[in-house]
Amino acid sequence: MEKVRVRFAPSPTGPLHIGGVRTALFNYLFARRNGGDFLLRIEDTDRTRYVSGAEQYIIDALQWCGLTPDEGPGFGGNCGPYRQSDRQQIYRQYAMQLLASGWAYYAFDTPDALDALRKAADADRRVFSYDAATRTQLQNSLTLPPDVVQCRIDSGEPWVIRFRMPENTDVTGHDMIRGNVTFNTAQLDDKVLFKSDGMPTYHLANVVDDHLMHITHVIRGEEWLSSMPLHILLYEALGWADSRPQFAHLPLILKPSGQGKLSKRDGDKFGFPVFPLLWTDPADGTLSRGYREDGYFPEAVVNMLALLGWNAGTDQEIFSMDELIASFSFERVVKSGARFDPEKTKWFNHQYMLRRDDAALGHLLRIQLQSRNLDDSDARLTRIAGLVKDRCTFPADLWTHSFYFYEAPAEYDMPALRKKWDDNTHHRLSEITQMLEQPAEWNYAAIKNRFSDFMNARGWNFGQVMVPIRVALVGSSQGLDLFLILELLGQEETVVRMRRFLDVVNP
RNA sequence: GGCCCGUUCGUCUAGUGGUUAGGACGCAAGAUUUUCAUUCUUGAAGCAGGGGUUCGAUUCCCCUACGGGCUACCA
Repeated sequence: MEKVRVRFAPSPTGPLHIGGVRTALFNYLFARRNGGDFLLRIEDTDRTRYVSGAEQYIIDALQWCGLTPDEGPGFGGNCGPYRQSDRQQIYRQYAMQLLASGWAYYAFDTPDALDALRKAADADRRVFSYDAATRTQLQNSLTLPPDVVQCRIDSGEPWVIRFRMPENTDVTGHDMIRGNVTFNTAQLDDKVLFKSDGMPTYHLANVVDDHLMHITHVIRGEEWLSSMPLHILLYEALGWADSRPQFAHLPLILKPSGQGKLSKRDGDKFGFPVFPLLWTDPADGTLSRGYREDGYFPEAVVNMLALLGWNAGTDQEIFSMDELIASFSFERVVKSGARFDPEKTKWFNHQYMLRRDDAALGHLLRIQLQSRNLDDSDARLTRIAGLVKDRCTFPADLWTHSFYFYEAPAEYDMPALRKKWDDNTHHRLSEITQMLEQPAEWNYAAIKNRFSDFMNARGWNFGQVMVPIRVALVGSSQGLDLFLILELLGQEETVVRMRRFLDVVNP
């Protein structure tokens, strides 16, 4: 059995969006599931759309998600170079082979000329297609005498090489997700394989590279399904029909609102990131949010993406990468496109927050603290993070839910206070503060016991003072168990905050 | 327009020729809780429509509708 080899082949025209990440993920999972190789190939044959920094972004994004290529630019491998712009001569050679075998021909029609043809057809409510019906009337090596063709080439006139699509032939390809799909070549046009700038188009480069890199399975988005017959014919034309890879066309990720497939240009417009990492547009400096910078864990993003269009057939929702690898298969990939739910992505992040160990969360809390020029001991950080993680979705929430251990309240929630305030409250809090001030053991149980003894002795109800004390210490009616707050705040700080509150609120 | 792919709660999905059509997110209610949050329980919510085939179709077939993709010297 031949070793499974798959590739993720993005075009460096900008940041990778979340759909691209999912394509990479499914490639990776399939490779790992089958003990195969996962390659990264940069498809930069369109010089006009090249964006500097995009290639590095793609690599960074893959690494962040834990999808490290086995081969690729900067990753080694025996089938390089892995950047298509470095393989020009290879494509040229195969384009020539196709020419020689009659599967392709030179064409001299300029983009402007073709454009005019398209416009004319359009005005006629027809569609212009460079195909068997029209190529006989166009400027190409099929219509022009060989010496004229040679002469035009020699004179430096621009030319392209087009595929000579067979007439009226059914081409059936097998898709691992959809089964057999049949196309008739009458519907297909003579695609340009080699451009006038000396670069191949996607179709040629893709087929040549997949063959030369021994790719066994082509796993890509559904937008490529309609090119499958061309690619199949290309394998045949090149004499590689026997070693042609299998295809799997993944359902597309759709825009959450509106319609169409999600695209890079959607950027930030939906209020949640579509990119894995923050992206700065080199052209105009525009910033686009990234999942990483927004506080998502890569495991959560991977988990969310895996379940968008695939499921294990069980009720399990939380999957580690290893579990995904162990259960991945194309039989369980869904056929229809998916809109994704930003709320569920947050839920995944929360789940991963809960599963992080407290020390790691403590470290994340420390980062929050340090950005505010604060710090704390590992032990206390770990304890606090562990206590508040239940209510957090993002690392930044660790701060939101524990800030009061580090900063005294800047203001008090008066509406909340008023609901629990009566003429005796100030007096009671004052007495309680005096009690708290006495030297005593300061831990949860001790404080709680002392407190209830004190309250019982006076016949006071805890409910009468709980909210005011909370407001005094935290600023509002929220937060952890009050005695935990007292314990963690420490005796001195507790008393300071109580005194200040009493001064300010009811002088 | 043409070709291709698709269609189960709002969203992601499971599922079967006979099921109370299951789960998750979100939403609602209740319980727990010294606050808030968590947690727990419960609930509302779905087989696009029409024809067949069949004793019986959500499931198989056809048509329609709707959604998506492609239709570049872009990938």
